[in-house]
Amino acid sequence: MTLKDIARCAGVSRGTVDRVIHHRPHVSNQALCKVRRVLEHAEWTPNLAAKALGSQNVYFFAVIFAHNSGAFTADVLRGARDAEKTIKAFGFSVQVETIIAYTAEKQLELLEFYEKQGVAGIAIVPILDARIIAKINELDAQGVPVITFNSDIENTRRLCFIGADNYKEGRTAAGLLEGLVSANSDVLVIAGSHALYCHEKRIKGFFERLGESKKNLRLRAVIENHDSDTESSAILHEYCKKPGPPAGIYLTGGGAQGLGEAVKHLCGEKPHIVCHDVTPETVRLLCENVIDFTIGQNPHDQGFLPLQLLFNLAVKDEHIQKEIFYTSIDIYTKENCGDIPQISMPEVDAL
Amino acid sequence: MTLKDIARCAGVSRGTVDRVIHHRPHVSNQALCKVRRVLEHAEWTPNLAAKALGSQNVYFFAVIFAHNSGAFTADVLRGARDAEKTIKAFGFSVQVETIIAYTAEKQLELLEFYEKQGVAGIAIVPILDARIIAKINELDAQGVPVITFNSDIENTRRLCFIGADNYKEGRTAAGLLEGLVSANSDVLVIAGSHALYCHEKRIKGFFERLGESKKNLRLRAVIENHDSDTESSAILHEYCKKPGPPAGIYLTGGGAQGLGEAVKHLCGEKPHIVCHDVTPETVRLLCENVIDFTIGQNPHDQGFLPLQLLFNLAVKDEHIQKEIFYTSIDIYTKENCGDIPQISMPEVDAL
DNA sequence: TTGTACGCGTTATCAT
DNA sequence: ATGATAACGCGTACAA
Repeated sequence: MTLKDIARCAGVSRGTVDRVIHHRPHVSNQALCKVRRVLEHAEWTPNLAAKALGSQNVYFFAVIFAHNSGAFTADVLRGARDAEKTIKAFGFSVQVETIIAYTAEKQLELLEFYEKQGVAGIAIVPILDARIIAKINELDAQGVPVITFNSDIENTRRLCFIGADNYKEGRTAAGLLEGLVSANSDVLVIAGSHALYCHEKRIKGFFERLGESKKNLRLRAVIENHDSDTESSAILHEYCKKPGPPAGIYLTGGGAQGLGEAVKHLCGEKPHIVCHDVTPETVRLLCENVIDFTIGQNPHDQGFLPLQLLFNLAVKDEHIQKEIFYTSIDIYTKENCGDIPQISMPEVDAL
Repeated sequence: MTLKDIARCAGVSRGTVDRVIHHRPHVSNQALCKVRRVLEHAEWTPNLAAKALGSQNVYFFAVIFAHNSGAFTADVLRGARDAEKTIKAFGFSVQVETIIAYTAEKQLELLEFYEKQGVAGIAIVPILDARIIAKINELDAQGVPVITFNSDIENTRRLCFIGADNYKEGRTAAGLLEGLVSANSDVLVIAGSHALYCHEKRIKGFFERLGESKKNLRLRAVIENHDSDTESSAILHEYCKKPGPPAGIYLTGGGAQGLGEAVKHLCGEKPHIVCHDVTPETVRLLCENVIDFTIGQNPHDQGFLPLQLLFNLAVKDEHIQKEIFYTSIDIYTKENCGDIPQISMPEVDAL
């Protein structure tokens, strides 16, 4: 089924069919009806190869997120690059901007910059700020689709969110710790920041799953470490003094390095530790038997899927069905953590 | 950079450039040199959109593997379908053939059938049989690339293998069990079949990792259950009588269902269990707290990557760099196993 | 041996 | 408002 076929069936020219399909003006009601009638019966999908070849236009998507030195950034980047390879044959490129100083001002500036450049879509880890929210809504209104990933702002006109199910992550962490510690022992939660919604959800999931355990585990405390190494170290020392170290520790955010070093110098029974994300630090601590598990949130997909969805929307008018796409919850131990950088999808390169 | 540009630079016609690039005959040494000189400086990559559009040829890849009712087949299929979506814009389709009676004869028959049909490449879970080996080598010699997945035959001319690192899987299983059981306890291995190379490697990895443990764990026995539910049930009963049930059980193959049911009816302390693959049975047993972990081998990628590599080779002349691509080792618990079917890549659809 | 012309399905432009 | 037509880059068939 090609435009030509449809034109023939409808008794009009290719140009008219093109106008109807792309909702362009200058079509008489009569012609519009004729073409629509044919379109209903004949399932037409655009030939993307021809589309890419015919239109000399080039489009680009922007990916905006915070730059941190961890492997997270690298994996998101790989995901974005993988996506770019599958879409660049169709005239689409991807601009990735990782910001060191991740402030709302800087982010706003970038959004406005890309808007002026005529960006075809944006994937962003949004900062919770009124101006950002307003800008996202404005972009959507102007026809620039925005997808959030990793961190969401629900009350915006972003098309969808792609990232981890924090609640489930918390439950997963609790399940892992449950298996490691003995009955009637107590566990400690070191939270990155109570201010962060995602950490709160992790804690909620952790807590609720703990309550379901038959091992009668007690949550000794939930302490904020502000993702800091020194703070987590101090917290450990503090909480080991009183009745002895906890049997398990759940670290919801950063500071694994500091916690790990402190645990290393502990005498006697060492607590079991579950933390998040695959970073050089957490991988090293896994290998040193200091932490037991780390939970990944599939950063590759977080970089890949938003672009894929934006592309499908832009080029195939394929609207996004779900508002939230949860990425997989990946459990890593000393044994399987080495695999991560290994197979980053040998380049789709469909282009 | 287009063929036209290169032709202009080299002072020849597009046709000649085409002949040089595709290593076709009827080119004078002089013209060949001129074109090659230009090609060295100008980095040319084919415009796949134009290539797909210009050539009316249609190609197809074949995927051949055993049909089992588990989720494995479904995930491989999804992977293959995802791959097909990214390549069908370029005139490539994918024929998937899952065989119920997976015999060498049947497989050979299929290979010959597809060969006659003019298949552009084959992804296969090969049966270890002299005729299959010979056929794979013959296909390669005739210019039909073959990639093995899930199960490999090393001494063949298959381009590469994509699948799990069984040894590392075994190590992962041992690491998981180590965390669950107490020191000085003993574990039991129920092996699918000693005849299967992959199970042997899993056992080797499991055993070696167990030896590295500081918990002084003993391997009580390695028993074959031929992937059978009834046998695994019988084995459990047998091994629970003597000095009491083992603290941990590693099931390398099938029969989780039977093992799980037997464990459920056990009185007193129940053994911890680690098994393989994500099937309706293992997921249910996870949720019922009967087994602790199951280890997945990323069947989606096993269906996806072979086709991606075949495509890149066929259409971009991009040769495969590695002989072995290990898929990720995915650890699932009750908490994160539900995610699996959820996000099967919202359709690349780059086509 | 070499060059040229046509066609693929679409977009965009230009007459009508 | 509509239809014809060039162009996109490549493969191929055919002419020179």
